[in-house]
Amino acid sequence: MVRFMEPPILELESFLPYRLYRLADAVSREFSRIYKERHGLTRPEWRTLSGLGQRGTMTATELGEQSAMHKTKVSRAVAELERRRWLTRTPDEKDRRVEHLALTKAGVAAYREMVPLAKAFEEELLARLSEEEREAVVGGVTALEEALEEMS
Amino acid sequence: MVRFMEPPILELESFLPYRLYRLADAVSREFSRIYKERHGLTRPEWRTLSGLGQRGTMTATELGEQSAMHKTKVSRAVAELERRRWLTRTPDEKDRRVEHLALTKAGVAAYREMVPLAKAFEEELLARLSEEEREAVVGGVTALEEALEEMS
DNA sequence: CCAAACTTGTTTCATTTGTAACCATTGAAA
DNA sequence: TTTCAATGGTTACAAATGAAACAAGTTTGG
Repeated sequence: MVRFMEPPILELESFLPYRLYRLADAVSREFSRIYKERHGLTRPEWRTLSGLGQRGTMTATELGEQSAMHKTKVSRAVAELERRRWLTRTPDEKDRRVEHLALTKAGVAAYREMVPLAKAFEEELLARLSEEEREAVVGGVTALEEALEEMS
Repeated sequence: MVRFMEPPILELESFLPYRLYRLADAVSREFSRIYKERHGLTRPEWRTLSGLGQRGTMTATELGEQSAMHKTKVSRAVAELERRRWLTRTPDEKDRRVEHLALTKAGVAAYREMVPLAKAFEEELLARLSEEEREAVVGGVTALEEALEEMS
């Protein structure tokens, strides 16, 4: 059977890692305007606020796991939110390396203010898609997450 | 009709901007190991190599447009590839602000070496998906790209 | 023709990031 | 116990990034 060599060309515009990164970067950049303009938050700070608002109390390690952040990012984001008095640390009774983090009233207030904005952003984006497209997005992302999980 | 308030909670793990970013970051990080380990390239340098390998000759501005990079990233990536003697600059005859960039033999060789690795990576990832899932991925990404375009 | 506005690409500076080293504490093994 | 590895979290340093200022060249409109 005769087979042809693939041309040694990669089309960057349709290369999945590139497309994904570009898309995520654009979406994230657009969304970040909301928490940046509103409160001058960085992305790690936003994720920290969001994680604690959702779960109530977490340790730094748990925060990192939930929001896929390196521990130095968590550390710095927590320090900044603490400086703003948006969160407090409570030492663990049994393990003195651990601190339990929780939002203060001011932190909760900021979180409550952000949630509808975040949801509105997501809805605005998804509203421009058909029902099938929305399903494709969610299904595709989920499938890729799993595939990547397997790979490494 | 009675309606309930939505709970003021955002589930980060299913929030689309977060999921997308996380996925793209993981994919990109995994893929970057290839060009990082192989040649010590950064992402902007890889994209520059890839763009020039694909198109042959481009200006810095065109490179930035094709690969969605800020012009300072392009500038620095080009400088580095030039330092490695992987590309050369040719001044434009008519507009002396412009330089036409092209890969040298060594640059082309590196590109040719990278292309199969990049394709293999993409295939390995997609091979873990069903045909429907692959269609969902491509369709979903395309739809989101368009939706985002509309939004801004 | 000339000044003002704009474009291409580089550089400077401040901020963000990741890696590695680090400190303090805990757990496990000898 | 004492020691040694592992863990939670911070810090120091170097590299990557983005914004803004910049130089050099080009275009436009009087």
